[in-house]
Amino acid sequence: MNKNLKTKNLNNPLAYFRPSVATDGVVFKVQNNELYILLIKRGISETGKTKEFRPYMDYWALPGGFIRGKESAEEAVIRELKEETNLNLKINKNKTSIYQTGFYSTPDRDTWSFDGTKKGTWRQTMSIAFAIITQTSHTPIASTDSKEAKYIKVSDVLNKNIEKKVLAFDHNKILEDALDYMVDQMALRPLAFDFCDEKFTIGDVRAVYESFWKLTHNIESIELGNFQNKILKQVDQKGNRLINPMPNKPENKRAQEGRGAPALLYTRNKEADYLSYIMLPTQKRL
Amino acid sequence: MNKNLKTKNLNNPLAYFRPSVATDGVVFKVQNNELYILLIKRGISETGKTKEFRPYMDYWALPGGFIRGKESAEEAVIRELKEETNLNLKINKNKTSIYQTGFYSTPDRDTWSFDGTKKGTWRQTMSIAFAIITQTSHTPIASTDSKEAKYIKVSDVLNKNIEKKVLAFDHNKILEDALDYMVDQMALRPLAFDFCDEKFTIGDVRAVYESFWKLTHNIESIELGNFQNKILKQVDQKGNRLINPMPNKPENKRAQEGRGAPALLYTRNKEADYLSYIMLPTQKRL
DNA sequence: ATAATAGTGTCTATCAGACACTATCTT
DNA sequence: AAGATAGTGTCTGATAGACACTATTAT
Repeated sequence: MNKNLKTKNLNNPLAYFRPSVATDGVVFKVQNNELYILLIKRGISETGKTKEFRPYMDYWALPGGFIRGKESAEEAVIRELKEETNLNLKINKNKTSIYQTGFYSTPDRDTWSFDGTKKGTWRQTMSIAFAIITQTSHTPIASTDSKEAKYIKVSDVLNKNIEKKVLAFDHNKILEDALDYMVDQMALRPLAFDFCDEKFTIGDVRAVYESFWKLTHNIESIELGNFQNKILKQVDQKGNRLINPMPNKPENKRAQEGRGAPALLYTRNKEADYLSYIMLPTQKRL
Repeated sequence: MNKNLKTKNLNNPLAYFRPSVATDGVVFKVQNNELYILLIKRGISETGKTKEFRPYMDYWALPGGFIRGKESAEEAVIRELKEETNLNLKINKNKTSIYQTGFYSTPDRDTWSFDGTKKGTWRQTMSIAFAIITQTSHTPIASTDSKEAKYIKVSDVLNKNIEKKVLAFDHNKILEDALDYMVDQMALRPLAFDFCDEKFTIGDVRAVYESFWKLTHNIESIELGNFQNKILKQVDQKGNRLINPMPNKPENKRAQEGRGAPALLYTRNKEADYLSYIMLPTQKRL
């Protein structure tokens, strides 16, 4: 056993290796059939001293920050998202769609750990990443130490069609892992509905699946008829429908900004925690 | 932003909150159609001083330990498993089946954090849990600070049919989360084969699914014929079979310890990273 | 009317579950 | 021979994908 971990030393905080543990929020949103991610542009710190070492200046990065004492990782990332981007997430876990997607701890992942230009003690930063689903069209407000905060198309990030091409640190990898997690979970559980408002159309749900599958599989679009049939067939453990149509009245319909028939609004049966029919990208028939 | 996180303080390790970060290994093994988990019984520390505060004495616990400096969480858990239970896992990531299943960080989860009887500074311990699949029948050897290390039936753990009834700390929750993770992943990816040796029978694979589904769904057994048909149909991206039969010769068959016909051995196509046919528990027909 | 999307229904290939039947080996 | 498991095949109901067709609304 590690000599440094003897019980008698446990009260000496310097006798043990203690990393800095940060949270990273992969905040997703679907708008106009496109998947967006909330990013901040890294700028100078709040002190304004430009001589300070601050890696990845002007790079886009995932919002997040260090966990404080007597705080959980979930609480930390929610707090940081409020501070950095003005995103208000309910702390109530039942309402907030927040999922752990990866823990990153290789010693070389944080520039601070190995950058030779700075003086001082060596540091190792680990990160726990969360995928977070937002429904409301929240307008991000950048904090003092980030120049900008906004939703950017995930396709632009993956195609390196952003300033500096790549994200800061290992955030590209974190994003990819979060995407994989979401696609897996959306196949098995009613996660896609978390992207939608209280009242939603089947087209809203279809847009969610389509925006993910366009990125991770070679899907151009989902056939409307089959998708509707499948979603309407979904039931929960007790055999109750997963989504329920509102009364077929004009006020319960929503028109698209373009044209076409307005779609009927549905509400969700929130008791269901799995899908009775798996949702995977369409397999073309031979 | 948190005042304590000002850049100018970054070189002072005490100016920031730094938790202890531990790893927990949820090491699974399937034997005789039963799922087992590797546990250690908590005993006195290596110093032998019984007056030291050591919570959950005589409780069964997940093996694992603190991450050291310049070490990743994956490296740490593999090292600790070697130290605590004599389990040899290849560091080579491509060969070792190791999957992150949860990060646990609520401030009250570690008894050390709030136990009033001990003096000294307050501490917060976070844990990153890994599900680890073992194939070889390894004989655990307990280290000095654990009284015992052995594989225990998961069903016994879930049914509180173990000494002290529950596991130490929040390890019951960690086990449950790891089980859920495994069932999800085994539905979508060829994870079950990692439990098997290089050469295996279809019955071996069936035993893996059966041992999990018995615990998480109300499955008594999997119908043999349908399972074989489905596994044999599986193909990879290029259309190559997922498993390949060895030449039908007596030396390529393996008899069960009981009786019945010896089963043909198969080898696995290791290129496949997903299943062409989803593996979910059988739905009884109405 | 036209265009565009919503929504329903039908046809068919494929898949899943039930189960019969044969093969092979142990006792 | 009896018993047990391996392995294959067949039948049938359910599901998935292709697609036709109607409905509804904006322009």
